[in-house]
Amino acid sequence: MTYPGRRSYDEGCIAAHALDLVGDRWALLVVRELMLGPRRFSDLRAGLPGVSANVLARRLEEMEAAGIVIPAARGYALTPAGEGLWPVIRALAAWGARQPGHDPARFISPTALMLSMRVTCARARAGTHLVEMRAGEEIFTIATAPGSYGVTRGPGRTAPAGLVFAGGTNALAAAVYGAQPLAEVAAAGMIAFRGDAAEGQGFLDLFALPPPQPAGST
Amino acid sequence: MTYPGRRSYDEGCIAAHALDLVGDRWALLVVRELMLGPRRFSDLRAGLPGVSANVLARRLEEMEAAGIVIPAARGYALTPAGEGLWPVIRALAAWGARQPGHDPARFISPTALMLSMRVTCARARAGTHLVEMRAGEEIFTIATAPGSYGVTRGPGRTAPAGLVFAGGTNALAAAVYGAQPLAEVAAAGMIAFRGDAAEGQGFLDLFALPPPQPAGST
DNA sequence: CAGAATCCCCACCGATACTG
DNA sequence: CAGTATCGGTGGGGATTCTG
Repeated sequence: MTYPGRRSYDEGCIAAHALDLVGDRWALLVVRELMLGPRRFSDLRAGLPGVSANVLARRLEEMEAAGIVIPAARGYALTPAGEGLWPVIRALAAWGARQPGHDPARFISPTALMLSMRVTCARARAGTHLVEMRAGEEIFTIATAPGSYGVTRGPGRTAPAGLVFAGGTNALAAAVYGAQPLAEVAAAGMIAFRGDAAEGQGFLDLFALPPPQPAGST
Repeated sequence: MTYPGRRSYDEGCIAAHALDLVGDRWALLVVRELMLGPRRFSDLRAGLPGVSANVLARRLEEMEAAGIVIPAARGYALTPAGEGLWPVIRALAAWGARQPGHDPARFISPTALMLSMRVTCARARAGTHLVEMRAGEEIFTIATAPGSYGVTRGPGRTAPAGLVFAGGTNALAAAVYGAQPLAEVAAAGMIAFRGDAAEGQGFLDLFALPPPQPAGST
């Protein structure tokens, strides 16, 4: 019921305090899954195939106590504090992309792909696109413009998307980050594409996973 | 010796990959301690009083295998990949500072204080200061200018510092982040101060821990 | 079907003692 | 000082079951 002996770093350091709240196994990945909107318990399990039900339930309970997650009509949602973890996840993703050992053949959740694209998009070069991405059963809408990038769960509410990509999440990830041209990927049936071919290729060209190397300071 | 069964999230997600590398307990706090330069095993233990010797040894071994840490002449140092974790730690600290439950009376390592100041400094308002901070046995030099902030371990190499603060790390943290004026803090003997009083106060005024609340998007 | 509760097992964590 | 050895405790992973 309650977890009195919750393990703490017992430091005054604010980073250690953050890790006291979201440093447990799976915690930040649960936040990742909630980042684009509320999810049911079973949605979370689908997006995190490695987590067991009891651990997930406990994480949700703990994060609810910490004010990070809140029960919502359709499952669980992030509180503003939980949404504030986006810079943490973004920094982890940006760093993780540069570390060797990453294997894109392993399971990628639809939400994880959408967030990785939000991290890696070269916004400065972006044209204006309205894109629908169908990753398995899940639908997302991406809107780009020079310098800006937005993604929401669900089909676009205002206008029909000019570009539509559909397929398994890993196949979509390969199309987005791989070197193979869209025409070939679509022709091979790996993913389905609808829209202007040149615009579709231009959209995909915005995304790249950097190879190993540099860092940032300050 | 080796850890064949190392637990992995087994996902293609780049954030999950990052957590596979630095998600273990203590890992990011070890990186924190190394962030301002190499440290010996015993230095790390002093900065992380909660970690036991075997766990610390194992983390160092694992992080060395992951290319994050490297044995150095004087202990352990970060590789470029390890230094690249600064944005992660910065984001955690910025978020953690806004979460309730933070207790600045608990142990704060000298390195942790220096990094928290680097995170919370209002650079835009910064004047030009050269500051020596003596936190317990450890000495750091901070150089600020409008829009910029730098901290290095050790006494300044070029010019003598105009401001010198000395005391226990927690007392320094209280002086930096508390509301009490420098004159009172120094008069009460909580910390020692040398330099121009008004400039010293102006320097301390650059730092503040935000109360709970907002978030960031993108 | 959603999700909570319970079981067992094991890897990891944490503390102490020990060694070169 | 810089770790290693050992051992008990705990939290995570998996499966099963119960309830609404």
